[in-house]
Amino acid sequence: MIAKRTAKPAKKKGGKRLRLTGLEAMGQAAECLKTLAHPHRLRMVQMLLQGEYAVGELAEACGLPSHMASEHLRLMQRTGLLNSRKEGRRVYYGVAEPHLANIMECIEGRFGKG
Amino acid sequence: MIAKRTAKPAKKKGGKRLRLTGLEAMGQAAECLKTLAHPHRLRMVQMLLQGEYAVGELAEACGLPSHMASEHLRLMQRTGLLNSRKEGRRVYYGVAEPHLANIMECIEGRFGKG
DNA sequence: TGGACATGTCGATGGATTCCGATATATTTG
DNA sequence: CAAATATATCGGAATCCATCGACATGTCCA
Repeated sequence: MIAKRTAKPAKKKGGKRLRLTGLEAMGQAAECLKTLAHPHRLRMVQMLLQGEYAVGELAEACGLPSHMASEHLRLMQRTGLLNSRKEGRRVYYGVAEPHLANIMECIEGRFGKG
Repeated sequence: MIAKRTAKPAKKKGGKRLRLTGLEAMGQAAECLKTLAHPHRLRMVQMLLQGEYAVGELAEACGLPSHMASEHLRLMQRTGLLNSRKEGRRVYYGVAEPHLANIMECIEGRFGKG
């Protein structure tokens, strides 16, 4: 039932050398993904890719108390994904990292949208 | 110094309706991203997108004891990202989720490769 | 000035993750 | 069979994260 040992896994061992991203850069990438890896934060990013929104609007769209939306947004701002602009007593958030659009496209391609 | 309140944030409020992925699907997407969001797991996936590898090979490329590589791989297999094939006393892992290629392209586009 | 509103911050809590040593299972080889 | 190799599993320690209530800050308006 077990395949013959001589059936080599595929290529390599004499094939082309691997092009690997350094572990340090992978660490940054992991940080970025970890920041995104939360249902409410994903929804906020999806909304913000279509325009600016205030904390309260994002909170309502996620079914969250606004002080928790504020924490998620602040986290994403600290890691450089978002930026913010104050206007009266409201704070409008927007997308600061252009690559978020690509990643969200991948996610929508796999998990569907609206 | 504060912008006038009447400067509306951009569009919406009468603009086109938002197309949002459901929170449930966002939960699945978040699970997937959380599984990826680790430097060693990212490197393993990057390697596996270029061919099959055994646990020990992946462990060495990450500078890990092989029993820890095994745990990372099993986690990714449980969430459907990878599959495995046993050959003698070795276990070769491979990519089960085709969309991983897209996501890794995004990551390489942002954080570089090789 | 005082009250309502929007956002941000703090501290505690419970639960999940990561890493590790020790050990277990399976397979090949002598 | 015994030893060596490759992988997997278990239990614990340390750390991190999400959530929450309570409160603080800043802004608008009557």
